[in-house]
Amino acid sequence: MQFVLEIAMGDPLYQQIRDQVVLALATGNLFPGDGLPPIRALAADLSINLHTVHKGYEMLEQEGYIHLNRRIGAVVAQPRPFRQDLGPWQQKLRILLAEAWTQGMSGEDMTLTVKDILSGFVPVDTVRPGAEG
Amino acid sequence: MQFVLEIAMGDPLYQQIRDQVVLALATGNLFPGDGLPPIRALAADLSINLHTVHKGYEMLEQEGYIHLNRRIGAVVAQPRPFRQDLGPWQQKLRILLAEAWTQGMSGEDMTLTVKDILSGFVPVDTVRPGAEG
DNA sequence: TGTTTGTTCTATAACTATTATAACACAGTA
DNA sequence: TACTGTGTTATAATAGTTATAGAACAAACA
Repeated sequence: MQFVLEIAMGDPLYQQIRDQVVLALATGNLFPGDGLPPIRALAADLSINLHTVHKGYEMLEQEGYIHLNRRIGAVVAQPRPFRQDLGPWQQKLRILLAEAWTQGMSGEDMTLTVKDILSGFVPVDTVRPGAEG
Repeated sequence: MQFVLEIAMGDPLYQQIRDQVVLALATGNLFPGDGLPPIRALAADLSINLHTVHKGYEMLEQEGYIHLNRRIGAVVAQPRPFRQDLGPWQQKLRILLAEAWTQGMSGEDMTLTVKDILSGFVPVDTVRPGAEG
């Protein structure tokens, strides 16, 4: 998969790596069983430090998105039916919507935007199209 | 208005203050013309430092939400038809939705959650109910 | 033996968040 | 005049985070 880091933005690099993987998972650019680039390779590719990439991968493992294997590298995990507290997520969503709302965006525009985003998502409990099995 | 800071969460205190104000604006707990608590009073109330509150207020002023006046304190600004780049906002929304999606939440549940949140919002280009003309 | 992978350790520099203390500037009130 | 209440500015200290750097370790495979 391709990583694009927006260095200008305020988010930490390791967070951006993590976000890119989550996004790739939702949009079907990454499937369970797929391998992520080796830490050193990605670091070189992005011209950042090995440890920064490692931190991003560690975060992803902590959240259950990938498995890290000393031998075979980082592999996208099978989606599990665990789901963490919805509370913090809902609060984040509330604040994000409130920001747009106070800037004058209509609720209709927001739901349309949400639908538009969702239309780009694909089921995650599946395997890469074209794979055997 | 009432401020509730969730200290346990990872967000900086000044960011939480800012978020609370934005949320209060969207939900009709705060109206243009309303005054925010004096910096020192709020700091004492929250048992945090004066500068932390100040930073939150500064952020709100930078974003056009409030005016800061040496004499009369912090006052909620009239909503202006400026709106900053939607790009970063959309990207944040994309990532937030992707998180829920990869955790198994359905798109239907998401749009319902959004609608539920939006149903608690009120028009912002108005004045406090019961105020004179 | 050498290569490739993640892992751990130590160190450093820069930046951020928070606290602390003090003083300043302004405008109203006593 | 003096006092009060407001935001503002300056300086400093402490703790934590972010990113970098270099080195070494561990496991598995060719």
